[in-house]
Amino acid sequence: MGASLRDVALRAGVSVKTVSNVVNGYEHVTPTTRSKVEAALKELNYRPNLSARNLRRGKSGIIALALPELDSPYFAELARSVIRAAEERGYTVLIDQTDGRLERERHVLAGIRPQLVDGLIVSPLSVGREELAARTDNTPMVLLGETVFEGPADHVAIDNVAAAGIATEHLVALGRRRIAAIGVQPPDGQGTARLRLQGYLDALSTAGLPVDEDLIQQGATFHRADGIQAVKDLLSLPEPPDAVFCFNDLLALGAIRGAYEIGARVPDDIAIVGIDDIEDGRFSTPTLTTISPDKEQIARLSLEFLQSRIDGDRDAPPREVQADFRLMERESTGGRTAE
Amino acid sequence: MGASLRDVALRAGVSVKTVSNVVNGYEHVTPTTRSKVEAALKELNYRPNLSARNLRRGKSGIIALALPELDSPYFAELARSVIRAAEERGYTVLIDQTDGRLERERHVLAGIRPQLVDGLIVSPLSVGREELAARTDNTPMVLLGETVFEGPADHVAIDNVAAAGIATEHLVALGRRRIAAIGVQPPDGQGTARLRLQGYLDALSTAGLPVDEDLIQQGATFHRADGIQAVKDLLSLPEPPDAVFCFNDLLALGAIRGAYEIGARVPDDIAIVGIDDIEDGRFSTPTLTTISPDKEQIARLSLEFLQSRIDGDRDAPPREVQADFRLMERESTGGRTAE
DNA sequence: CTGAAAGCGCTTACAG
DNA sequence: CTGAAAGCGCTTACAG
Repeated sequence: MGASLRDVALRAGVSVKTVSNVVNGYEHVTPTTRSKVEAALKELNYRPNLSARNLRRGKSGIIALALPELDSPYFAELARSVIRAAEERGYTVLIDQTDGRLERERHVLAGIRPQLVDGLIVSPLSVGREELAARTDNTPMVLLGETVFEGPADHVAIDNVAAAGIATEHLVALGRRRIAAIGVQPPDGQGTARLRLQGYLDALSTAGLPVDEDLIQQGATFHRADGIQAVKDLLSLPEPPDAVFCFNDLLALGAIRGAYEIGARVPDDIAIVGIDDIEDGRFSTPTLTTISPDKEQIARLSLEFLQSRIDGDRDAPPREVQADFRLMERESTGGRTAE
Repeated sequence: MGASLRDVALRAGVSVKTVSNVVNGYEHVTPTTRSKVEAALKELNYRPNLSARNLRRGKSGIIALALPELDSPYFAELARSVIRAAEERGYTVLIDQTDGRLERERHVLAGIRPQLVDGLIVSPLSVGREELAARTDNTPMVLLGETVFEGPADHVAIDNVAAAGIATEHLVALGRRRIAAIGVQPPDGQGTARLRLQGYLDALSTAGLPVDEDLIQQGATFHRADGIQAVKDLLSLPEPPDAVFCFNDLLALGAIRGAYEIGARVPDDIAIVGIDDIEDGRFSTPTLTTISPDKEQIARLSLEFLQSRIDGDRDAPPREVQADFRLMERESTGGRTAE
């Protein structure tokens, strides 16, 4: 076992309180005492016991980040930013991978590790508004993503309807007229898909383009393989699309691959745009036009909100904030090669 | 504040010990007592205080995973596996991103969060063998990667010399004769790069091929942008290579992109192989031939080792284990399209 | 089967 | 400036 404050105190011939003062950088300690203590600290290789400190202080300096999967590039990049932002405030981050599964998300909300984490950042996929509101654990929480709005907690997300609208408008502006959507889900599916579909439909309507049901068939997930399949289906239609708006970058990268496999040229035969701005899309062939959400801002705001709740502001009404995003024009819609 | 065991005991009219027994699923509690306690637990919405429990038990159920960066696909995929493997054993995982920077790695080794984590899995890049050996914190640790061998701790990695050899041999077997390497670093650089270079040189030697210094110029990092630049430099040589072994998949994906940008065909003009088997390479155009390390096995072994140390086996000599890997033939060396 | 009590290692009023 | 002591919430021998 390691040495405790008490061991150090005994060794240095002072009280535990004095050692604690030195360890915690308390100002008013005489140089003599301080150096005695420091010597003892070093000799015994003292390490504070954080569980004891946390118990006493009533907080841990740990926050949990619950997201569907760490190996999906968008979430990996977001996690990076969250961890960095947390670090700047002295927090460390525990990761929970939910796979977007209801039971796992419930588990997170029910409070795994009660009183061990000071706060929780959750990106839910399956769990609904009601359940979120009914949660009994009262660890401060920030919600990410599009499942729940005006919810029972602070919420940070981009305006997905607007983002999808801008992506679609970009295709319209290029002169494309048969614009498909990949990533549509059943009406009871993910909120993200619903909002992005909305933005797509709005943009078509604004442009005076008809909605062709053949061009908005439903898909299963947001992964590459589905993008491949979907684009192949679309391109084998009697009247194939000349552009496709993919609800995320993985689908779009799959679509690029699918088009290649059946010999369609991107963007000549079909222009492709995604959402997320994951790194892969900056190096794919062709490079991917996409909507880039400001992930660092999302991370920063999440931590700011969490911190304010942790610091006591628990009863303020939930905040609803939209993060910035912008269109990145690249080769998949005719933009030029990255420099 | 939440209710404590004491509050619950008072409410249920029993002792703290009895409540603790119920909470911890202790067998021998009379049904009457149990239900009284359970009612009180529910009424007060009791949550155990994990800091207190950890303090008392002397362990936390938390392990830390320290790696260079979470948004590099290989590490993201590895992190996913580690988190899953940890979960199966009841551990949760804290992430430290070191960026491969010496000071950050030192900080990790010095024991951030002493006695809060039961164990540490570290993938070092900068820190050397001596420092690792001289560490004073005695939290059980497992080393990943190629920086340190026969080290002061259990170590899990693939046989990089062999892996690089097989990748290179594959190119030789295709009939390529001018095989370049991308990812080479200065002699004092990363261990990974050194070992992969070794495997490459061994394979050339076995095949009776000469080593051409022009084909093994040094690069800076293991990221896509460097792959682009390197392949362009190589292809503008008076005698360009007909194949290139990249020390990781990001470099290889960059190389694919770079070849495309200057109009070289892959694999016709230049065959490309990487190491890591990140998901992008299964969907890139062309898809990427690579060496696939068994990440789940690496994660599983890491946890197994860590667990045995945590469980008390601290003085056993450090274990050195090699994880499996295999060659995945894909389009970038002429393999067929993914089904 | 259940209770009273000690103690994990720390921080923090309270004295002096 | 420093000490003695209480207490954070839990688990665990020790009794009975």
